[in-house]
Amino acid sequence: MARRRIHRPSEERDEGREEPLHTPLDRSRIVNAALAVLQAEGLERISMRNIAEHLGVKAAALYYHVKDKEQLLHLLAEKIGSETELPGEELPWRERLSQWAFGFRGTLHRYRDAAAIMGATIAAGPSRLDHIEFLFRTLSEAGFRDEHVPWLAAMLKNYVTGFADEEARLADRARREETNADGLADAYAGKFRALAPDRYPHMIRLASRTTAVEWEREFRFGLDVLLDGFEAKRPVRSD
Amino acid sequence: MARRRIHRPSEERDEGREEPLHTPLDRSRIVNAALAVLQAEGLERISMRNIAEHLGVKAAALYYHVKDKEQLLHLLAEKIGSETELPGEELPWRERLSQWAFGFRGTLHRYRDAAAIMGATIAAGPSRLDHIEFLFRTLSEAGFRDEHVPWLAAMLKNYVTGFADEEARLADRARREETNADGLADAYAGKFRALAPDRYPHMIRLASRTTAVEWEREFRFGLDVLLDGFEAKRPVRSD
DNA sequence: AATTTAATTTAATACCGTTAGATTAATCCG
DNA sequence: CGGATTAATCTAACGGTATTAAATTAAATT
Repeated sequence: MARRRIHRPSEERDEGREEPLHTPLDRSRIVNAALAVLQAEGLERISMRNIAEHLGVKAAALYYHVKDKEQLLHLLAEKIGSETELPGEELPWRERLSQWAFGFRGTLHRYRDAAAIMGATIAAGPSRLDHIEFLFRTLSEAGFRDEHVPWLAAMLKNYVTGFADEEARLADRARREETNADGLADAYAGKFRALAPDRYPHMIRLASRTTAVEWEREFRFGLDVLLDGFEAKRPVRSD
Repeated sequence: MARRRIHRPSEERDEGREEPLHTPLDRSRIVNAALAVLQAEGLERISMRNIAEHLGVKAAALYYHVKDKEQLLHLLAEKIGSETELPGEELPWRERLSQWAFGFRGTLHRYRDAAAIMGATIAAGPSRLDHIEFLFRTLSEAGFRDEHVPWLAAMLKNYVTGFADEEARLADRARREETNADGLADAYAGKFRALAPDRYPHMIRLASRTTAVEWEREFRFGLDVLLDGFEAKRPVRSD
């Protein structure tokens, strides 16, 4: 039996070896390569050509295993989404949502431009649907009215992705400034440097606050605000 | 002193006319053309070539007036952002934020893919900075702690853009299905059609709810949730 | 009228996603 | 073993993108 259908460029035809130096392509290898490109070079560097090159193959070869780039991005989003595990059922609703939010944010934080990818694709794969189902179930069991549940779920999801997006933005900017010579300590302050003081007094006063951000703390704060708002809409009180 | 520097392709040289059929390019004309393309064809059709064509000019001509596409998008975002007028100072904070949110959402709703454009550009122009300053001022005067103000403002802005983005998504899908033959009444339900009932019971049960959405009402609801959450963090109580 | 300056074009570079058709290699069948 | 079939990849191309340098045209200035 052994391996089948190993296509190798003729120049590097082996001399009786057995090791699959060029294992044939398949979806998971392609998605993994895409993920590697994402981590190393960022979303804008994800191209069929670039991914193929990382696999030692020409771009057209990818189309045998994948419909098009959009599908590949969906597979990528699905893979990333699958890395957040859902909290257990035993906790109170607020704790469950909070844990989910932290978990999801952690996942988005772990992968470069993950928030942008999630935003660019709709949830269709099983793992992302599992997340939605989890949110719906948790909110329903917490006593929220059916008509409110989808919107509350969307708000929570949007909060997390919005937050992660801002984190990613700052990380990107930091990367760019690190590359571009001068080691400007914080990237945020630059925005406010040349601001008309009479027109933007509050921005200038508060700008210093956004220096050296403790993201973890700020994320918890915003999450708290949001869940406080949820609580105010919960009809039944028992728990 | 009449018009100056009107460059016209030699073929259509006029015979003594005075009307500036081909007024020379400038930034505002380019931005207007970009806005027109956006409205008629959507964000993905915004390209230097396409915009230039709408102006009866070749793509390279744009670079005389605009640094690159990114700057053009920023100008576009700035122009769109300038169409939301800020609420008056006399109202209570919650009403002010609410009015701002409705106004901003209205603007994003008026222009195709506006939320995506706002998301793809950072706020640097005066009108968008005015918005931030407004939010900061309103929250500060409402008594929120300085360290919380920027995050609350970001949450509110993210809520509005996130909501508008979902609206745009649905509008896009509707446009696509309208084009693609069958008049499937709602676009949302299709997602849930072939869903495993034992794995996604809540999604299926709640899916019917997201049919025929009354966006205005849902927007108000979510805004209410959010502002309730804000209120819970407000230290001083004295309106 | 000659020169300078402004505005645009042409032409090229270097990418991108995608497809059709040729090609290579492995398997299957007799 | 040999021929046919099938799987997997490649070559080459098409049409699209942003961007730049150099040539060109037309207007303004001297």
